[in-house]
Amino acid sequence: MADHVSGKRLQRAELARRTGCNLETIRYYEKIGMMPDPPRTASGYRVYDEAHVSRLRFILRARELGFSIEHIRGLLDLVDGGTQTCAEVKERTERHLADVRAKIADLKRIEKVLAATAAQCSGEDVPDCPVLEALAS
Amino acid sequence: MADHVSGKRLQRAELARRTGCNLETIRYYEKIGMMPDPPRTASGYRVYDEAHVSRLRFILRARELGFSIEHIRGLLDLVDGGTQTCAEVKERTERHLADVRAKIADLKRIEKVLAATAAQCSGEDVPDCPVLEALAS
DNA sequence: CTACAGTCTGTAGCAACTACAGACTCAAGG
DNA sequence: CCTTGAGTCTGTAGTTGCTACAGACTGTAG
Repeated sequence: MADHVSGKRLQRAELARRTGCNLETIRYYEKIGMMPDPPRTASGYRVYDEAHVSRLRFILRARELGFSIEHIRGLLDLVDGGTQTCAEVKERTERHLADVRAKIADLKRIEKVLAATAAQCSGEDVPDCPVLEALAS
Repeated sequence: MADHVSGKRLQRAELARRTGCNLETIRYYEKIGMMPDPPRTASGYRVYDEAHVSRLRFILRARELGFSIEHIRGLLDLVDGGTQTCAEVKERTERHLADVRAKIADLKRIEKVLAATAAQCSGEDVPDCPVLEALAS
């Protein structure tokens, strides 16, 4: 019972496996200050615990939802400072949601043009092509 | 009538202005071989003509439609080689269209989660927030 | 005692630009 | 003729978010 305070100690590969995060990405998040510098063994190996697992999962989920590193840093700062309010978080989320919707709109516009142009193609073995004409016009 | 063959000679800034392309991007496209190395004046200034305008417009339109540089390079190779067929171009366009649709689907999934989560927020001045809970869960 | 797997560091690469710094050139005005 | 200002030249560094080495070290099992 040497570890009477907290649970399992994890190595980097184990943290990666448990979160699905790439091994090197963990070190990257540490370097840019998203993950705290973990304690080290005498020989310099990083030692993680459940708190690191949680924090990394938070980051990864936020990334999955398309939040930028800077936005996530902002959220983490709020949480770390204990100064977050639901109102503040909601506002940031809605701002991000607006960005996502704008990107969707952009892509839909692109989709429309691509679909319409490709639909005009004969699909035959001829050099003339409506797609190329649209690009060259 | 020194220029008996082709039309106006343009400097880089003029090419940028006529295409809406960033000045430095032109040099970048040249460096990566998307734009041909233009002739130079005795003092080394690049000299462009209408063919360059057309090619740059082609690249920019394709970029607007979300084609990657590599895909555009492929299209340009087809055109430059005179080996393009409508069938081939159509196929590439449809592959790209599928990518675009996949990205839209991704973003819509994200949008859904964000909207649903934000909708649960009280928006009040309290520290508990459904968004943070969703990220930490 | 020797493999072999895991870890450490720093650094370079990816896409697709964008933005300098510092030197040069060119045309117009005085 | 000289200066001034705008335009151009080059190479290089920064951006975002990772990912992938190389080369050295450590830890463990047989």
